[in-house]
Amino acid sequence: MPATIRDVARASGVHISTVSRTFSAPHLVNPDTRVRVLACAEDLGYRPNRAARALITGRTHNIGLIIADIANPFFPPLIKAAEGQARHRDYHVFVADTNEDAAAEEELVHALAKQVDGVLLCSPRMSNALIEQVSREVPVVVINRQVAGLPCVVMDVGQGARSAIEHLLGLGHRRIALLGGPRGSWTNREIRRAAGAAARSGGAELTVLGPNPPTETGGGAQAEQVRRSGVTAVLAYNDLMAIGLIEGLDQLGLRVPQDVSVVGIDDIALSRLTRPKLTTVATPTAAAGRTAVDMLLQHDPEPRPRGGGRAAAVGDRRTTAQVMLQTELVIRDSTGPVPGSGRTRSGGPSADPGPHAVRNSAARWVSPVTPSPPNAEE
Amino acid sequence: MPATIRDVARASGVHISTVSRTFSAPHLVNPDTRVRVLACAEDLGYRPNRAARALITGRTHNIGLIIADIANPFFPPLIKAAEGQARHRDYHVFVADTNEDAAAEEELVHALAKQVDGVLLCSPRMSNALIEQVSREVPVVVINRQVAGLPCVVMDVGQGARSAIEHLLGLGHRRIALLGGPRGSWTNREIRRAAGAAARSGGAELTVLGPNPPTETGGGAQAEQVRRSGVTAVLAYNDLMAIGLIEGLDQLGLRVPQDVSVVGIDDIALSRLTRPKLTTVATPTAAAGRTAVDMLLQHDPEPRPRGGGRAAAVGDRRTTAQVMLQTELVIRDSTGPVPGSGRTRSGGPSADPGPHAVRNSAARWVSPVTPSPPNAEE
DNA sequence: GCTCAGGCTGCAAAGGTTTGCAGCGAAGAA
DNA sequence: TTCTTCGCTGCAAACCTTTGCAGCCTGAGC
Repeated sequence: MPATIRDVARASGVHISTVSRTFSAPHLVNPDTRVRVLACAEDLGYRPNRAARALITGRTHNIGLIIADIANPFFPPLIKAAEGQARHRDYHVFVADTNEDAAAEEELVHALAKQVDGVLLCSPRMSNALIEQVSREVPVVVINRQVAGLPCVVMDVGQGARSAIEHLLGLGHRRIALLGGPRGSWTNREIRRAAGAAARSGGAELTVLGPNPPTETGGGAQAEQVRRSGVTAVLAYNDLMAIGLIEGLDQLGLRVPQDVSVVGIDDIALSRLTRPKLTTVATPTAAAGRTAVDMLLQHDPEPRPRGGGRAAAVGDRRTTAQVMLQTELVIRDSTGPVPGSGRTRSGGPSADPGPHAVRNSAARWVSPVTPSPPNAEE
Repeated sequence: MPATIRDVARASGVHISTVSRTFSAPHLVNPDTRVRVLACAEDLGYRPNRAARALITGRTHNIGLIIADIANPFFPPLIKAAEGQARHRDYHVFVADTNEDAAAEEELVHALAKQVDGVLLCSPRMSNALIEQVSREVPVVVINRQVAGLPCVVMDVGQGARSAIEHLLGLGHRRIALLGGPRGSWTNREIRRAAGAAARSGGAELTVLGPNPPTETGGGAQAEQVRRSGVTAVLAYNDLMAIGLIEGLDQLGLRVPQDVSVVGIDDIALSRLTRPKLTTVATPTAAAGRTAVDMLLQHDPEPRPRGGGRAAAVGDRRTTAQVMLQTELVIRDSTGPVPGSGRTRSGGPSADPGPHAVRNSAARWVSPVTPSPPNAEE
């Protein structure tokens, strides 16, 4: 039995519009009236109905965040960062998980559409065409995928993969496998392209294994294949797969990094806790979350025009910037010299940062980003 | 510029009420009209505005799920299960993370209140009084805490802790530490009480270390304390802390389980991936998520009465059942015989399931639950 | 004494939908 | 033929809030 604005008006003997103003434009109401109204509101436990307010203002002060798999530890830091940034701008974030299901994704966008001012689409599984379509229903910022004409924030996994391969080349590896991610992933394609090029130019052979589900299980399932292929090093689509692979190799009696070197991508918290600690490409997930929120709210205080003409919704601008964030190789204990080379690590695990292990705390903005094949699907 | 019901009505030459019925009560409209309206709607890309609908029906078909820390791997399975169950009942779940902050929690409940039909409060940090207060604003089901008068679902961590201690006693340990969780946690109190009782009745000494933040870092930070205390076994508040502790002990040169045995609680996915694999108390998180949704939606199709009297909202019933779900000890490799006892494990790691490692796939419902100190805060 | 300005408040429309009620026409029953 | 019945559709109120506009009153200036 929540109190409405009418109840407060009745209780304090003023018109509902005065009550409304007491909350949304306090300077317009007489101080005496104001305190009286406030007291009554407090008394009745009145809270403005955000849905009703949204109906007329056209602004909900909510952001939707649609995630492929909330159980993947890659996402929480991104979610937290987005929430923090949103809170800072007086917005709330509603997270929804799609279970890697494109249909669920579309469904959720529609469910959220009228209850949020914009949606962050994170590693979407939908087709680009569909993304473009839903983006006409509600402002969208895409994360981890480039879609022509839409604001996007992606990580420079290409550079990351290149660094990883060069690191392996430097350790003497010449037969390397790439443990592929899910089919149709934009990130996956970027990694593949960059790793292939780097391997080629280093005179190495790159075997692609996949596509695979981006999980521990998906990685572990390829252990046998890795052994059979005779490679001495593996670059995995993400840390989860790398960890699963290490586990699987262990069960086959192969030691990491003595027999096989393994590199992951993402640098999830877990990668520091496994034995051996994982060499990986750190992606700035938190920065991505913050950036995406900023892009969505770019033109924030943009009150809806009354009367003729529709609302100019959040994100409804023509500057569809695309942002690429830098990645960085983090060398830990899962990579070592190629077996039989007689080399040893210089100075023990984690001592050699390598030429590409540069730490860049500041995100680099590139806008517009050089679009790799336009509309490449993730 | 999303199409409204009015646009569709105009396009198809009928009244808006007919359009409305086409979607919400198709059997009431002439098939011919129906297809025409549907065609126009499809054409214009019309989607009913859920906010506006909610305004009048009083039902949003959304559920809010408020989580203390989305980065804690304990929660994702719960979230997924809740989402699955909700989807099954034609509801959507909006997840919100509070960063373990009670104020953020309250804020979020209010933000969600009018946009959802009910809220799942998961491991809340608010005071019980506050929970009771917000529960007057929106139907609430509490998870991982017992609050008198409110529907709750909790795990039987007491039984779990007892099993864990008895397992350690059986291995000969007599000096055991309890690595406490966050201050004011209901779960923490239950564990402490049960572990204390079990240790006492087994003639063992239980040292309580804490409270601590429920993270790897929180666990690792107590490694030195554990060593100094001279205990031979540790029961941790959760797996994350157990894993952090093992890491910390390792850095101090103490081996698990040779020098110290460690038991966690939760059985997160990660506990199977660490070396050594973690002995832990499995909690039925997925079942908890499902159950909580079911409790919230218990009286689901409960249309709002028009005219006099307010809506009888979801969950607005007097049967505030409280549910307790069984836990189960899972013995892996982080526990072993007390050092110097000369005993060895019977049959190697993980071979002895122990008397309490019973697998119970079906959740046991206890209702009402025997209330431990009424209103004990989590 | 009159005008004017300005501060505060009330009025009413609007936003998109649902739904009880009434009305209409056609088919069936008497 | 007349009266019901029934299927379908339209009307208008209601949900809760915001906001442009107009009106009231007080006080100041002339």
